[in-house]
Amino acid sequence: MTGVETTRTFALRDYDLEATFTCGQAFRWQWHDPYWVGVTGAHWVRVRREPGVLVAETAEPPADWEWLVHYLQLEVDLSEVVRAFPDDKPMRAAVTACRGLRLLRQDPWECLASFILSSTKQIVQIRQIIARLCERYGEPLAVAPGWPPMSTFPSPARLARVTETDLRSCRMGFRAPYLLATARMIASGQFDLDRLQALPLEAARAELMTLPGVGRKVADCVLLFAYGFQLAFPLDVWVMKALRQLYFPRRRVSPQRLHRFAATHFGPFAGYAQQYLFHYMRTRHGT
DNA sequence: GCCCAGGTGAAGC
DNA sequence: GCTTCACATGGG
Repeated sequence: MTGVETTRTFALRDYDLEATFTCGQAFRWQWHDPYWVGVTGAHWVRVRREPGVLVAETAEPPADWEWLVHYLQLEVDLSEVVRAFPDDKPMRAAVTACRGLRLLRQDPWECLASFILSSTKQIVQIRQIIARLCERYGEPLAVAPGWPPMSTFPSPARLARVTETDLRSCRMGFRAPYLLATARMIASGQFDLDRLQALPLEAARAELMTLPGVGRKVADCVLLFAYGFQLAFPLDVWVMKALRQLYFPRRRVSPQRLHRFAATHFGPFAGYAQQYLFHYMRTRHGT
């Protein structure tokens, strides 16, 4: 309540920070043992685990901590989510492999821009592109003494003022015109990201897909990771491989059919199930 | 060198 | 409608 402390402790269980920060939903968290260091909105923050709790530290005393509680989704009861998964062999394996994996609740613009940049890129490269973008066009942030400089994620207005050549110099290749055009549509007010939260899933998805560089998959990522639509089910190459391998072995199944299967099979937290399958496929060795 | 990476949009049947 | 292709860049 005071707004004078830079450190705050939160009770915590069923929360794997590493899995959550490295599973391909957010791209700016960095591991500096024993801390995870990141930026959410205008806050630089580092977090570390102690028995049963999470210790969070900022560079400047925040007025409150609600932004962090919301971003990390600390109030979500993960056991309720996992209990709602279908009780089948693939999901049991994924839950065992990814225990404590959470979905974050990110800023819509950062999430949208990040996934426009994600197409046919490996996660490590997406991180590099975004780091360059933030370094060049973000606002420098206050960080704790002795820590490397960090910046905000650049606003739509800021990116609307750069050139395609500027963006290409961040090594984002053919994604540059998409990001630029989308930033300009949002900065100009032609497209309102705030309006989507109140829409039904399908309508919000259709709106997002009118943006350049945003197809079904990117739209579903934004709906799930930023707006919290629990039924959004991003179907990328990894999840497609997971579904085909685990649920439709030795059969030819179209993406459309996989979408229909996903919509009926995984229950009210299908988006979480998708993230478990994605992380499970990407981290399991052999088999 | 080759193939692939959390795809999308446009052009071709 | 569905299929094919180009699009930058870098890692394995």
